[in-house]
Amino acid sequence: MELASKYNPAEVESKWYQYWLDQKLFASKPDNREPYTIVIPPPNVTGVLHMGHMLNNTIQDILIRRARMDGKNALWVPGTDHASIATEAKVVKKLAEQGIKKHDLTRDEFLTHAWDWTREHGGIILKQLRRLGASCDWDRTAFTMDETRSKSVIKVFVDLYNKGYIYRDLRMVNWDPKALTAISTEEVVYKEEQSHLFHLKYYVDGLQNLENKEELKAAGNIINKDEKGYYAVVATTRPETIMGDTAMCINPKDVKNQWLKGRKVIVPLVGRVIPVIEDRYVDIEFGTGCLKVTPAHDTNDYMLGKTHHLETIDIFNPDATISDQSPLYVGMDRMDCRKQITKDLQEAGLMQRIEDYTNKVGYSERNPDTAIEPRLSLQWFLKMKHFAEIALKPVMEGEMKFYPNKYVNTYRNWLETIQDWCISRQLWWGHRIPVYYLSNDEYVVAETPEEALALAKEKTGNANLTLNDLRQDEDALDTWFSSWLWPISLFDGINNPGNEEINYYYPTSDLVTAPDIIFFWVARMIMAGEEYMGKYPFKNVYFTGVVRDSIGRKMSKSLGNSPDPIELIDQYGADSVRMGMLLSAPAGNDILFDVALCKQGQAFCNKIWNSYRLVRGWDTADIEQPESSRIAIKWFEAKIKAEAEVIADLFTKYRLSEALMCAYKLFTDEFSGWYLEMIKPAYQKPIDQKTFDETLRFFDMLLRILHPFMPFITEELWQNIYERKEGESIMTASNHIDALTDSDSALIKEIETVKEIVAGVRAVRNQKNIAPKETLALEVVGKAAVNGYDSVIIKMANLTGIDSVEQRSDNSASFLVGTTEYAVPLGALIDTEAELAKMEAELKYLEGFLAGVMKKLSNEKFVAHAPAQVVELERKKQSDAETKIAALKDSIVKLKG
RNA sequence: GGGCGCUUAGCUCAGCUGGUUCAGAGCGUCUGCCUUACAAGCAGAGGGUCGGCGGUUCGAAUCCGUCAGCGCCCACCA
Repeated sequence: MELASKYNPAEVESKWYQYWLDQKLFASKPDNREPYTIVIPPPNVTGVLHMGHMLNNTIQDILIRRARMDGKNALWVPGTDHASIATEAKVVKKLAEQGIKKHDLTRDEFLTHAWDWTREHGGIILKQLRRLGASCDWDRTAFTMDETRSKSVIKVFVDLYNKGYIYRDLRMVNWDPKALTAISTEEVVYKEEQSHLFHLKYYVDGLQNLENKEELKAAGNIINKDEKGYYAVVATTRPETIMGDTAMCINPKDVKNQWLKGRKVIVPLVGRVIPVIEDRYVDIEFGTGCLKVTPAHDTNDYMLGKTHHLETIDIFNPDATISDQSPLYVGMDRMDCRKQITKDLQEAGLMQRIEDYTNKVGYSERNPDTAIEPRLSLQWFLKMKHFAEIALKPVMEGEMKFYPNKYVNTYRNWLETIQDWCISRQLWWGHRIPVYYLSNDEYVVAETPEEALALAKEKTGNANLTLNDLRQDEDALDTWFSSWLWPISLFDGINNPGNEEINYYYPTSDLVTAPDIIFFWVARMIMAGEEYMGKYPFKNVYFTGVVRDSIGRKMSKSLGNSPDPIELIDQYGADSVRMGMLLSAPAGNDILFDVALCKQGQAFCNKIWNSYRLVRGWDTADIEQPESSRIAIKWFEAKIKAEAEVIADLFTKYRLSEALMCAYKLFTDEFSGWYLEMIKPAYQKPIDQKTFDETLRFFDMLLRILHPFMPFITEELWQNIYERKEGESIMTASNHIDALTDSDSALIKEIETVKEIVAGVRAVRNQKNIAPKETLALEVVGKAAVNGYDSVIIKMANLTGIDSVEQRSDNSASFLVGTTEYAVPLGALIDTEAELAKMEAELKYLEGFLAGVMKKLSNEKFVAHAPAQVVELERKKQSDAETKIAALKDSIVKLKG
């Protein structure tokens, strides 16, 4: 193969991805090997790849490829989520553009549109993942609403109902007035807002003259009166809800409002007369201590309403326009109504004042522009107490590990304060709730209509019932009620418990996900896992950070700071983008993504490519192996073992970013910078066969280390190194590397000293402006810092030779390696002044250093308390420093002549 | 209001249960090189009183306290 002078990713990537698919290298079936399983966090079926997915899936692919090369039976299962509310919203929007309203359609008609939409837009994201190199077993691609998954969901619902964990209740829920559905507490996102606190006048009904007025005032009551009469002031952020007021509430211990006890007040504008009730819930310090109570539109007010048996007036329609229950503003949107009522109250003299106020308003997670409205409605709930208990244990006892560990706290905290899960949604796109009503209050729960009918007959004793007598619940289930089964349902473990696949692949190995779905998804999967498998669903959970731009802002469409991953791949190549993602991604921290890192990735690809071109360009000949090459090979073999161990260790800690950096340095610095230069034959000279073969072998090893991070370029070159058989791939090559031995470590250490000597000579060249091709001599004064590597030093530093001397030559530039002085004779080139200055600076530093060491050693407490080896070390520092100082002084004297 | 986390070089971060000349890495910066694999490169250099203060200790970037700044999560003060 002719190698181009630059790496061309586009061609290489499509070629090898197709090859991997053709050879079915991503496929996995249960066998005797140890399994390694990842289930993908299913992206929304109609979603498009963004940088968050990119990061997440890059990490998963690295882990899965690494495991595969470790000899495990690696399986990465892909799939998508039906994303009930999000997808339904998209379909509704699309229909609206065509002039079709959702509620003009039947449920079946709507679902036909939704399925069409899903087929048309669905799975784009999975295609995009292929560009990234994702090694998913695509034949297993699943969908949270496909047959197997749907059956699982329904089965679980029925089971949990029968176990008594699912119930139906009329409750205050979080209502999304745009999607027209209830959502769970977890789906509410609170945002701080600049708003107003409106102080409204509630006149006291029928009070003309207040008896004992002076007495009441003396007792601390704050009594408001104007020409229209006596009034109380209520502070509210939501004046538009006054039409729903059915009481005013004060704290019984509130001195300043005692005068209101037992009286009635008039709701401003509305004119309704409502009682003043007393409850300790009211905060005396807030506002005036008077709270308006609107049981239909506030969670706390609802509780007050229940306790005090208040009337509940629901003034909102489901879409948050004013309902005909309200005497005023019927049909108006709640936000418009707030503006209008503010104006009207002011004009009527019923607004005492308006204060600027910052409060938190809940928004729907899926419709971020829509403030949620507390709304009383009949919904299905899952009791969480039992699930919280079973899910806490495996995490707290460390059976499952979180990376980073800090999320354990977050997790525990949520479980300890958990509320029941509202699982019904007033949506059509989703799993329809398998509840069949005979009447409004009478129902049966079953997996199929036929079973429901049988149950109904049994329940009523009426054998003549038909399917027409049953009416299935209109609601669908929360999306997460299907995703929480994902690690089980993917292997059909709900419908078909104990099957071969579930037994083999469950529990899965690692879950890689963003921390924002720890409650929605991670915690609930653990609950389902414990409930249905008796075991947690994954051994480790790796939480990625949030992807931000290079100056720390969240990536968003409106800021336009979110690059399109596919465009990045087109521009830089998948391997480069993967590297760019990973270099910026230490586990758990937010990722400040910068395209500059993709450029670094690109440069690295080029480095690998050109290193290979260099080696491939050499001709071999039957010549003797140089001593320096023999040493280089021994050294690099040791080095690669050492770094492979470090990388393996980093993988076990999920420090992938550091593992990549380690591999990067191994290739760039050690292999390209040192090893290849050590063995490089002279220009247009051949290389000996043995060195050549070993070098190819090293290349093979390096590519295997790099492959999980950079799958494409490594496959391309790996295929080129040797003749490979059809079907062979670096993907399935073993990444085994022998363990490091003591003699390896010793050798590595010695070569580090060699490098120091070479660097010393290079520094002299730099200072004196001597070209690399000009040969120099080197003197070692006394005992050498390292023995046996002269051939390497001579080659790397381009020396004529190394002389052992008692005294260095006049006019030489010197440097220290350890305690040994090295000198480069320079003749006329020497600048005595500069040389002296350098040495004196060094001397000054050493003397300071020695003083510090001596101070320690003369401290009796240190010598008495510190461990022997620490003291010993200080003694060595002392003697080394003394040796160096003596040598330096000698040289200085000599130089001064 | 509670909880958690962070603060180390210009930027992004590593420094595990205190002790290897421990103050590091990558990128950026500066200097010199178009050296025949790669200028997307090579060689070299500079750069930080480890957020402030106090304590424990023979010894603190590391442990404790406190203050300041930043971030995240949870919580019904209208």
